[in-house]
Amino acid sequence: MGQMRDIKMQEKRQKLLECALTLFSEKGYINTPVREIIDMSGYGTGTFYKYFNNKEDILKILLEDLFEQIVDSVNDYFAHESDLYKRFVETKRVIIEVYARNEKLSDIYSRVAGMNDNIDQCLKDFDDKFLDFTSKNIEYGIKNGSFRTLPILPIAHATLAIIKYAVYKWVVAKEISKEEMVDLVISFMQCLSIGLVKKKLLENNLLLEQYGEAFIEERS
Amino acid sequence: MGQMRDIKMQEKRQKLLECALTLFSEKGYINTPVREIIDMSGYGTGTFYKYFNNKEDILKILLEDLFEQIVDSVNDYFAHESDLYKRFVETKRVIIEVYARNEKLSDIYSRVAGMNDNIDQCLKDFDDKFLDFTSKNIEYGIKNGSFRTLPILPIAHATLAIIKYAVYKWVVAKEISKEEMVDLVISFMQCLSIGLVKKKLLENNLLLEQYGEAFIEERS
DNA sequence: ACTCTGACTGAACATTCGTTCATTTTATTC
DNA sequence: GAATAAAATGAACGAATGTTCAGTCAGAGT
Repeated sequence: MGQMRDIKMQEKRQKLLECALTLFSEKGYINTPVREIIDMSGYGTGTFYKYFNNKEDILKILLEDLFEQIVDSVNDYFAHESDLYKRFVETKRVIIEVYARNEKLSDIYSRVAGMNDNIDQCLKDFDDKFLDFTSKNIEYGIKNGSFRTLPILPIAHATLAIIKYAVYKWVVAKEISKEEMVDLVISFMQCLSIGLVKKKLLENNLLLEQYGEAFIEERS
Repeated sequence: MGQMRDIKMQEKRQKLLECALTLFSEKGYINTPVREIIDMSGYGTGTFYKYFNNKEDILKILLEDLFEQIVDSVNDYFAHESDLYKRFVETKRVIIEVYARNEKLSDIYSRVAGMNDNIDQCLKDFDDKFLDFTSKNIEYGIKNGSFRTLPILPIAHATLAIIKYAVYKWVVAKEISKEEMVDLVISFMQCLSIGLVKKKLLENNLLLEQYGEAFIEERS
């Protein structure tokens, strides 16, 4: 039934994706000629255009792979953690760790914003998914009485902002290490939670561990 | 003494810069051929290369103009405001309003990250200036006893992150209006200040005005 | 009025790029 | 093992791009 053929075709598609991933992350999407992807793969020019409609297509597929990984990871995490405060902070750890595991994809992700309308739409769709998801969780926390009544959208936006920024500083600017990237996001979330989460729920805040009793005393 | 000539030359340089500004912001730097800038200006090809070394050169000059405006505005603001809390929040309003006044420049700024090493360095230099400046002010506030002892760098990074993000959402994604962009940054700074600024200094926090007494009661 | 510096011009250059398609090769089926 | 359908090939195409440079021209100095 042509199984062998199908497998080899999948392998070729995968190989092309990997070559594009490597080259895009090394030189940037715009500075990578399709020809180089093709040469690196070892296949012919036509083969590339058999598996992908055009250059932009392969970029989109790579980005969507990253987004899918993030969505899957978050869903996994939510399946076995229901504590609201932990979710508020740790969900972002889960997300940032997906970026950390995918250095090349993260590099591409950080460098394609504003490339063209098509790619921007792709990025925006994911942003919207993130904002919607984060907002709903904060809203639930407020209704639940765990969170203070603060403006939701700015917090959701700020969370997305710090994630994007941290990834950029890690993978493009190379100013911080992978661990510092995770720390930056987490410690920011903890800062945010000081204002958001009601005091009684803050006992297990790691910031309190770090900065000790003086902090609690000052607050009350 | 060739004054007339000098003036006309400056005018030509300026015209070319304006054309580049418009086209870069409309179609993106990478999608704007030098020829189009030249055609729009009405001058000859060689004239462009008389005033600018190459295409990247004109982009860099535009970016540096934006950065200079920001630095100048902040210096002006600092000259007549010495209150630490006000500075902490309002400095960012001053900055974001420079972006708001320069829509085209902001568009370019938001879309060139990761273009190439040269441009990245240019962006990084400004980031570093911002981080250094913001850190020093928080540090001063802590030493002064106005701010709590929180980790400085993550706060500085987060501030930069929200500014970049807000500009992007305004001018590239077009998800928020100019006013919403300013609000996003300011309300974020106020959220941050809840955790950072000691309570007695928080009386004039606008968030308190918005969310009223209940908020203060919950805190204490 | 004449000279001459240097600003200005734009056709031409030398690449480079994304994509196509006529042809060849390969795997599968009968 | 021949027929067939689909995959693979890569030379060639056409359009674009950043930049150059030999020649032109305007205006400042004398």
